[in-house]
Formats: sequence, structure tokens, C-alpha cells
Amino acid sequence: MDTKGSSLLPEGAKARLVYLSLKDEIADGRLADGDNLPGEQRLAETFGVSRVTVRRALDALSADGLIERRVGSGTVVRANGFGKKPVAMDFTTLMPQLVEMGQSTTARLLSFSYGPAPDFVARAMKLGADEKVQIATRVRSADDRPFSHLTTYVPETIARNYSEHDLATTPLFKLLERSGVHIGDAQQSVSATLAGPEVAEALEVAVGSALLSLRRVVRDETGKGVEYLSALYRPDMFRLEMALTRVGSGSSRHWEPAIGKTEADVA
Amino acid sequence: MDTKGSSLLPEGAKARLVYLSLKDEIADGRLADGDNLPGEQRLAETFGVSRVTVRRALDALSADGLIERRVGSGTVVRANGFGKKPVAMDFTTLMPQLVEMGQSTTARLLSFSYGPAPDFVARAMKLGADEKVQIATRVRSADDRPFSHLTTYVPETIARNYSEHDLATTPLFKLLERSGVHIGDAQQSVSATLAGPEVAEALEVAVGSALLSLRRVVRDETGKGVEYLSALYRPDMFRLEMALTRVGSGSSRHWEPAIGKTEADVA
DNA sequence: CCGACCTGTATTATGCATAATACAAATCTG
DNA sequence: CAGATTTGTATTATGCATAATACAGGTCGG
Repeated sequence: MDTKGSSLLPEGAKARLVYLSLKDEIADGRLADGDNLPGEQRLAETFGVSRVTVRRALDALSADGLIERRVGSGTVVRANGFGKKPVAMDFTTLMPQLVEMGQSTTARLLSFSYGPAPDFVARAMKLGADEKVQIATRVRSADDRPFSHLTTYVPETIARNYSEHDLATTPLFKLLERSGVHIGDAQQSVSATLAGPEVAEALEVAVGSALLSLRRVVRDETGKGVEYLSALYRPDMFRLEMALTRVGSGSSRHWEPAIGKTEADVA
Repeated sequence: MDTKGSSLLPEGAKARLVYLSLKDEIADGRLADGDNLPGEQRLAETFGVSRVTVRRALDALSADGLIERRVGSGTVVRANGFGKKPVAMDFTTLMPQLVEMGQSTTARLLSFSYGPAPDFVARAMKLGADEKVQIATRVRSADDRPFSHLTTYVPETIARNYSEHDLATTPLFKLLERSGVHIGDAQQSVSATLAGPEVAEALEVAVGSALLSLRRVVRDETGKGVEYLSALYRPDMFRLEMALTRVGSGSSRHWEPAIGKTEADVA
């Protein structure tokens, strides 16, 4: 019952890639539980590596309990290790949907400090030159399995209104509005990045794993930034979801978000 | 000039680790623009590797335009490299915003066939058991630089209404509606994944790069799937963006998408 | 102006990842 | 049963990442 994540990831570049690729395919369902994957020779050709290299990747997957190898028969996917449905967050409401399995999330504070805002933060938040911000990094876990790594920047004048302890327990929105901030609008953008060493350790993934990256700037009614969020999510445990409806008619027909209609069966 | 994306991330395990570490520190501002980082010998000791290894990491960072090396003086951070504006797509309207640079996108058809739908596609689209689909893969480029890799699945009965040539020139939406399909709603989810060999080649990135992954199921008014899209985007050239507004009052205060208000200056 | 520190370059040596190949044992299929 | 395919295992060879070291040439501060 260990399933300690990627305790034994292949050192070599190629083997690691095969390992991560297959793990990804299993994680998002392209390789479903019970499927038996191509033979080692076949995989070697597909990835353009030798069979030895494929084997090293499969060794790691096997150690993770994600596959089961049978001599003569082949290798089948044992996706039970991943069986837990990922946490989904509705992109429009910003609310995680954890209800499904009675999941409860916990937050752990990794670092906490006050200091000058990094350039790109100051620019996005339209802060004054030397304005200081609170910089907090925390990791959220569901069922003791970390799925998101969050770094927030909040202007010091606002951040002084709540404590370090508040941050570990209460969503930042609540804290902001409780501090008298009138939230106006937000702008978020999504991309992808690779897991660096520190983040990898915090999220218990292999260095070089793919992560979903989200940046959000929240402004108050005057247009001044009150929160800058830089979030990294484990793709195997987290998804951004969104429902759209086609409305209008003729040439003005267009898409419109259907809030709260997220269905979980897309993947 | 060239700035060929992150095509050259170090092969070796240690060098890559140093590379990712430093890139992370630059990305989140711990190493700000203009800072000059420790000497190569110093870095080598810090990371517990040889100077040669550090150099390989720095070579990659330099190729990414993130640092600038000066003989005798030292190495300084050039965080501007993150500033190159990528193609942005509004998550709510599904419309790419290319106007900024007069970019025009072109599409290239990589493969095209009819066959049985993969399991996860059939499940998501609620297709009949042996229902065949058209499977098309194409790559979109802006200024001859590929940024997205799209695979679409469309039920054969619908797909027969347009030609292979149509697919390379006209957005799929148009084709569907022209085929008499009444589009009802869509469900999309976003995640991240690693670039496999084929995709890496098509997108001209290194194998093992992080890619933004988007899946979308479009249904008609009866709820039957008419399109399944699996898209992969280069994060250095593409972003999903979305603007939100805080509306309502009191306890019913919540977020709502602000369509068409995307601002480009978040990153 | 001199010494300290920096990047650039070269050399040699070692270990590990990878490739290529062959064969054994188990399993499935016709 | 026979042949094909699979995983398991072993062997050998090669290339590359890394380490350790040395030195040349530029830059900066005292």
C-alpha cells in the first residue's frame, strides 16, 4: 500500500521519458485499467529507444504498482493505484468540486515572508515601486496526497489583517473580503511547465514531470491588484473544467459559459 | 533572433536538475532581472556537481534567453526572456486572439482516417458500440512556428459532409454547423502532459517538454457527441486566458466570466 | 596596476545509460 | 502439438554525461 509516488524514477533521460509518458497515458485514461500495452519490442520501436531502456521504465512503473507483467502473456495496466478521481475545479467559479468522494483538503504552509515584490508581480498588480508584499507558499493535499503548490503575493497593507494561521486554514478570498477588500475582477491564464526540484518534492512527483500552471491576478474595484497567485497542479490529480453553451442565432451565434454545469465524465 | 524555444534542455540528469532549479528561481522572482548569479565554481559546489555540468545548464538557460554571460564580469539574469508574448486564446469564447501581431495561423493536416473510436472517446461521446469516427490530426502554426497539435474525432455520418480539404482550411465549427448539426453544449477540461516523440516533432519541441493539454467534447441538442477534441499546446507560445468579475452581493456573491475582456498584460 | 574573480576552452579519465544481440522460459493461438 | 509472441536474463560494446584539473583572457576593485 505504499504507492509512494515516484520513489524510483529512472535516472537516464530516455528511460525517464518513457516512464513519464506511459505514466501520463495511464493517468488520463488513454491507457485504461486492464488494457495490455504493446510488447517491449514494440514500445522500443515506438519511442525510438532500445528494449533495455523500455524495461527500465517498465520496472519503475511496476514498482509503482501501475502495471503488472506476466511472462509469455504481456503487460497489463493496473490503474487502481490511480483509481482515485482527480480533484476537479470549475474554471469559472474557481470552486474545487470535492464533494464526490467526501474529500477534504488540507493546506500546509511551506514558507511565509514579507519583502519587495518581484518585478513581474509588481507589474501585474500595478504596485508602487517599493511596495512590500506578503509572499506565502503552501501545498494543498487531498487525502494526504498533495495536488497543488500555491504561491500568493498580497500587498502588505492588506495582508497584515490576517494571521499566518488564518492562511493555513481559510481560503484567501474569505480573508481578503474579511479584510475589507472589495474584489472587483480577476484575470487568469493557464499554461504548463516542468516540475523543478523543490516543487517536485513538495508535490511528491518526479523532477521533470508535467504540471498545470495557473496565474491569477485579482483586482479590487479601483483596479489595483490585491492578490497574485501562481499555482502549480499535478495533472494526474487535478483538472480545470468548464462547460459551455451555444447561444444566439445566425451570425451572432457564440459560446457562453454554463456555470455550475460541470460534468465529471469527460475524461 | 532565433530563440528556438526550449528546444535544448540538458540531456543529463544532473545538468537538467541545475537547469530546472535555476529556471524556477528565475521564474518566480527569487532571481530577479538584473541580478548576477554566483560564479560557476560556486554554483558547482552548491549543487554538488562539477563545473562542466553547471555550464551545460547555463548553456541551456542562455539559449532560452534567460541569462546573459559576460567574460570576466559574471552572469546576469535576463528575465525578459519570459516576456515574449505568446498566442492567447480566450477560454470562454474559444477564439484565439491573434490580432496583436498581425499573426495569421495556418493548418497542416498530419493524418486523416476513418476507424473505430478509441474507448475513452466513445465513452465521452456516448457513441454506439461499433460506431466509426473520422480521426484527423493537424498542426496549427503562427508565423510558421507550430503551436498546437489537434486531434479530432467526429462521427462518420457527420464527417462525410465535408472534405479533407475543407478540414485544412475551415474551422471545424463552421463545418459542423454547415453540415446541419445543431450544436448544443460543450465540456472542456484542461491539464498538462509531456511531449511524446511524434508530437514533439510536429511541434518542434524537445521530447519531454511540458505541454498544455485540452480536451473538449461538443454535443448537439440531443446530447450526443458530435466532436471530440484533444489538443496539445506549446506553453511558450500559447496561453488560455479568462477574465472574471465578482458579482452579486452578500452571501450570494460569486464569480462570473467577463467575456471579451481579456487583457494581455497578466504575464 | 595588480591581484582576485570571472567566463571560455581544453584535456583526460571514469562510470553509467543505452544499444544490439542472443537465448531461455512462459503463455497464447490455431 | 507447434509456432508465434511475450517477458526474463545475460553479454558485449559504445557513446555520453560527469568529474577533475589546468590555463588563457577579460573585468573589476582596491
